[in-house]
Amino acid sequence: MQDAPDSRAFALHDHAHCAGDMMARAEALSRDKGLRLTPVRRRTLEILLEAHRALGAYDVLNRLSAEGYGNQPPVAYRALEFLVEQGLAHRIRRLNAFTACMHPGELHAPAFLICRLCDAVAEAPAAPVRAALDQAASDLGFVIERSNIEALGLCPACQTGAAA
Amino acid sequence: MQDAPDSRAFALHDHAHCAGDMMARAEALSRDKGLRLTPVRRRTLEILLEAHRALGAYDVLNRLSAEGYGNQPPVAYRALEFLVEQGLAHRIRRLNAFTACMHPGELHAPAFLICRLCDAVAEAPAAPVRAALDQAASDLGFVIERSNIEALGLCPACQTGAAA
DNA sequence: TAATGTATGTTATACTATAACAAGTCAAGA
DNA sequence: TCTTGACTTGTTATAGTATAACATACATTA
Repeated sequence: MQDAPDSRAFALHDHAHCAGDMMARAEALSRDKGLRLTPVRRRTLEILLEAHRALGAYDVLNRLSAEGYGNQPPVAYRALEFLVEQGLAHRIRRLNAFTACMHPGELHAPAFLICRLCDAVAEAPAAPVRAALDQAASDLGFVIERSNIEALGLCPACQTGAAA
Repeated sequence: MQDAPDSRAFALHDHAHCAGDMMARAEALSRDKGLRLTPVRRRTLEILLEAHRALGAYDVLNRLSAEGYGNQPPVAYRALEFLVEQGLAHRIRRLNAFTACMHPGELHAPAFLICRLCDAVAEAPAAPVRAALDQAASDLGFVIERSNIEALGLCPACQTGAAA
């Protein structure tokens, strides 16, 4: 994967700060829940935060192995799976990729907006979306446990002068 | 993939009838839009309708090749891609699978409810969900072109006596 | 320290998807 | 009718994504 513009909700921000903030929250959460935020897991989360965009499992693996961790797929997949289960990262199925969660701890009903031109991914507040989805499901007697809501389109920056 | 219970919205119905109905609609749509519903494409749609559940591309390929069509992946992927583009089928990313569309022609904002026990997939009416998603996106200046909304959980049948 | 559960690393393989090219089909215009 | 051009199918080959299974190491607590 090549580099792509930043996109926390498609807005510039103090990235180093937000990344540090997320790590702090991850540590707090691990302490509270008695989880083991081991070196590989911690580093994996850092990698996602540093990239600040969706990374494939093999992208993460390459970085991990370059730093002396294992170089086989399960190393990356297991760390990513852990992070996703703990709500510290998300899996973007449309991209076969993973991204750090920007709102850990908050009620988790993320919706992702993926720009088809610059590959930026934003995590949109999706409480109303999730509510509508729950309603549709309950009308059919279905109980939702997890959901993934992903939209493809154009981010603000790419709309101007974008070839349709 | 093994067999799984039926699930057009998790309710029993006259399957042969609904399948025939869908084929008729597909033919009408092809005529109207000047599309070529070729043998492979037609047969692929029939296979999805007959299975009446999500099928992987290779499941479809096996069936196609058993009937004398090509036996290489692109044969199935291309037919499926055509059907998805025309709104006659949907791709369920969570399952890496495809399913026939049960509401062709209608405004297309499908939400899928996937039972984690029996693998049944229902296409839920998602206009309100899509409306909420559009709102969330436009708040960020993002323009949605396509979306996939998928939920994992328990269908009515599997809720009774389901091991959590 | 021994026992137990968890995490990591490795090997091997399974599953999913697409690029690139060749050959056939079809329809419209010269 | 011929031919051109767009499209469809088929094939070879390969790229990309993901997990099973086992061995080793680490941590926690009895």
